[in-house]
Amino acid sequence: MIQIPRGTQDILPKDTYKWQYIEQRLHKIAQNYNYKEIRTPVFESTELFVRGVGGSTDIVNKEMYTFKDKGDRSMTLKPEGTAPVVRSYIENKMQHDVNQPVKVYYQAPMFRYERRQKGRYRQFVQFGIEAIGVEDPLIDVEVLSMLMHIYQSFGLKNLKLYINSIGDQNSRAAYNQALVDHFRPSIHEFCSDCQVRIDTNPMRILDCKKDRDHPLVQNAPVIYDYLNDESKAYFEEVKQNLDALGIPYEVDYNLVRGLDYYTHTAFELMSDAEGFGAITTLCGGGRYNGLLELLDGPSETGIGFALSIERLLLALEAEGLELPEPEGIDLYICTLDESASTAAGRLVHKLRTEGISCDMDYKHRKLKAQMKDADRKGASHTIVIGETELDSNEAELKNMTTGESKKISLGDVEEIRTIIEEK
RNA sequence: GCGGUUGUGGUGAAGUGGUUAACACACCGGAUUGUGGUUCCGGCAUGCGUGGGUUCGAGCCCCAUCAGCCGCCCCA
Repeated sequence: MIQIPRGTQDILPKDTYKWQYIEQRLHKIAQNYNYKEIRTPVFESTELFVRGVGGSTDIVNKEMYTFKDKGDRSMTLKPEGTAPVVRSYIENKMQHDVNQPVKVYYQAPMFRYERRQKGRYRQFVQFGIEAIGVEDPLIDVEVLSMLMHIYQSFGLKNLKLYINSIGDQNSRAAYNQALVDHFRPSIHEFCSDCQVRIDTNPMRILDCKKDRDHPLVQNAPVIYDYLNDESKAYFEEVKQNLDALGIPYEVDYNLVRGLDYYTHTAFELMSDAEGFGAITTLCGGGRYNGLLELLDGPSETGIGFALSIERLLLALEAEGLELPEPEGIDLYICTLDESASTAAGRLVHKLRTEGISCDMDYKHRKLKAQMKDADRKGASHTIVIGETELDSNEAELKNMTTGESKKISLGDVEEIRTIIEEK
């Protein structure tokens, strides 16, 4: 038997309503904030991610699905959504669009070759937004408020928003150097992971679970002190505006993002809820001021976030929240013999084209089994057709909730519609 | 990529070398002939992730492989 590839999943018919519900909600909220959908290809030139995401990141180093196409071009299934959107912005010269800033959202599968765990997939669906063309604390706050709005609209409670400012490339470099200087002399006292981190990602030492009580961690330099005055002022203004909107957050000076392009405002939304295992991040994002130029674009800046629908569903499950199930069909037609089936087939076709959702039995089951089937399919009404009904062209239209029946004429679609719509 | 753990019908699960693989739910059929959600009765895995091996004999032992889960790493 051929199995589904590791880290991927089938979303089965019994569950798709959840996805459809979430997708609709997301489209609607995006519209509220006046973001328009953008659709970019599933794969892009590998170079886009190498340059855009950063050659030193895990994503680029070991997680990309990269392949050569038949023209010997290196292509990569997109591992994240921002670089493609920025590529499209640049290519389509959106800095000249009449609508500024350019506010877009996307929802698409992303691919990362990682070891699977709960909430971590090799193919997962990200919903994300990008606001490009404006650098103002207010747009940062708009992005954050939309993010919170989304999660709260589903009734989620155990949410924690962490924010930080990681400054520009210069202040980050200076800060990293300060950390290396701080830890290097005593690095042998730290765990083996941290001894590697000091060379790869010094900031990670700060939230190491093993060494969190080490005195050098406690009194380590704080990134805020390495920000220039403008960055500090920007960050303060973001915080003030979040306060004004009553959006709760926590400043986490150790918050870093795994992609090189982030600058200034960085944030992450975590879930407190039980049942997440090692996965706690629901959504991440931040400002990317150098990215457009890095990709040969105009000197515009942007900010955005991305969330995974899979993890949103996990969060809902962890908090015991359920999404509304779709309604069943309007009508199920039971048949008693061959000629009734033939007639039912024609009636069902006619009703469907008139906008009434209906179904019938195709397995020649007994009446009792058909009624059960109607029940399972959530039919609000049923009709039984047999010899009597075929002769008189009349039938009982039964309301499955009340159990009451009304006599109707089989050819009269409007009569049937009226009764069905009474509910 | 590393470490640990699990894998039995549609689902949850018993079963740790020896005849016909428990049980529950679901499903299908029946309980005097054309009406659902209750009850009762009956049926339902030649097969125990996959491929090898050990043995007179394996779901139970060994090896490999695939997949899930947990932890690390990292992230959405």
